Amino acid sequence: MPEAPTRSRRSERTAQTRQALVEAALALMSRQGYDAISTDDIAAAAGVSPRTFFRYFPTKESVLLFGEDDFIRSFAEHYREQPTRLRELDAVRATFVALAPTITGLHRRIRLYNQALASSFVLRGQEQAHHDENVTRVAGALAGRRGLRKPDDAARLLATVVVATLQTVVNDWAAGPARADLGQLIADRFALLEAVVRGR
Amino acid sequence: MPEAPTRSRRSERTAQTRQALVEAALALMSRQGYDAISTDDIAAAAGVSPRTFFRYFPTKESVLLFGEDDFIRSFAEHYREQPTRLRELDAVRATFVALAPTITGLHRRIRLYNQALASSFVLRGQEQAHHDENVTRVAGALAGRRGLRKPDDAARLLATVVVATLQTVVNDWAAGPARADLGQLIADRFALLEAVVRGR
DNA sequence: GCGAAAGTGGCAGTTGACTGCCACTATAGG
DNA sequence: CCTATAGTGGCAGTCAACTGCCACTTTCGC
Repeated sequence: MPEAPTRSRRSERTAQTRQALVEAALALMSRQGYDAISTDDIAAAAGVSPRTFFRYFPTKESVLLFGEDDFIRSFAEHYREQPTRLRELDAVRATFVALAPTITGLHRRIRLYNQALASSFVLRGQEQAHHDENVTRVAGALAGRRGLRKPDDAARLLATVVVATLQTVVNDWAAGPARADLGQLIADRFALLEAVVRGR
Repeated sequence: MPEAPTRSRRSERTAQTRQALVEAALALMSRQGYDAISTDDIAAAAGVSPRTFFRYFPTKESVLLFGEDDFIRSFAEHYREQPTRLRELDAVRATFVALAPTITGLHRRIRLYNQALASSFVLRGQEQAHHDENVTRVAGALAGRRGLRKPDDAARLLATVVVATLQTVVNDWAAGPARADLGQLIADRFALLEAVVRGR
């Protein structure tokens, strides 16, 4: 496993333990639901003491958030590079498609996470907060490209719409086979978005 | 107050108590946040014993959900009545505008609720679940009008987009002055939606 | 090697949501 | 009036997230 070469035997072990906790949580919760699994259960499944769980994660939720992909975090920089001749929507689509490869490896993880998600309001809430953050980030990037300091209504609305659209694609993709081409799916769905808003 | 004429002195009192609990919860939580307020606090503020709280509401969250508007619940029937010559998006917009008056009276409540919402993942999650439900309902109605049994990708996507758009309007409206014309705001934002997706 | 520090287990304790139970009061309805 | 019952307070108790503390073991740097 050519992972990040954590030198010392110590930090290697802690990384292992952390990973074990994450995996255990994901496995248990995706099957039985977030609320049905206690932190003690997770610790037991990972082979550590209950107390140790909280040495790695400050809260129960945080174990599922560990290593969260930041697909959107790098949106702004990629978006800026899009040729100015493109319409906003096309530039966004191109950016999303370009970013797609960064999460194709997370198929299993996203799938399990989504399964766990269905079972708990806490998780859904956490996810929703994340979603909001993404909308804000995208809105900022959109505004920037148009030379605005702060996003206006148009930027915020478009951001809301494209992030929601992206979300539908990623969810569908995660629910389906891992080999599906996420970039293509995104492109298709954005075409559908235009068609459906245009109507007729 | 020409409210529902609860006859007996008993049920009148229970209704009062329930209302007091809801109001207390809303007031306290919108200021200090959901997590900072315990059910005991709410009970105290409402002038009842802690035990009594759970006689009215099964969980802490449920006190904020009481009397949830079902703006969207009646979407399907109103949507069906829209003339078939309208494009889907126009029909949806018209339906939303027609439904707007049903929530104009809830301005204060929605505002407080939204304030409380920001403070808690549980609440956000609850809200997100509600949102999902709305999307599903709208998607079903959209599909129905096109003669489909089950919503297809197009119906689901449009539903996602219009509900998200509606959400932005309602939130902006709730954050602003109560006298603003919600119907007009909805119509405007849907126009903006088209413009922003069309681009250029 | 050896002492400092990291990582761990275990345990007792806090907090807040939520429940069961019982006794008390007030109203409903004959 | 008078009794069945709805609504209430209070109390004890469960459950799970989360914390502080201390003792123990392992690794790291020298």
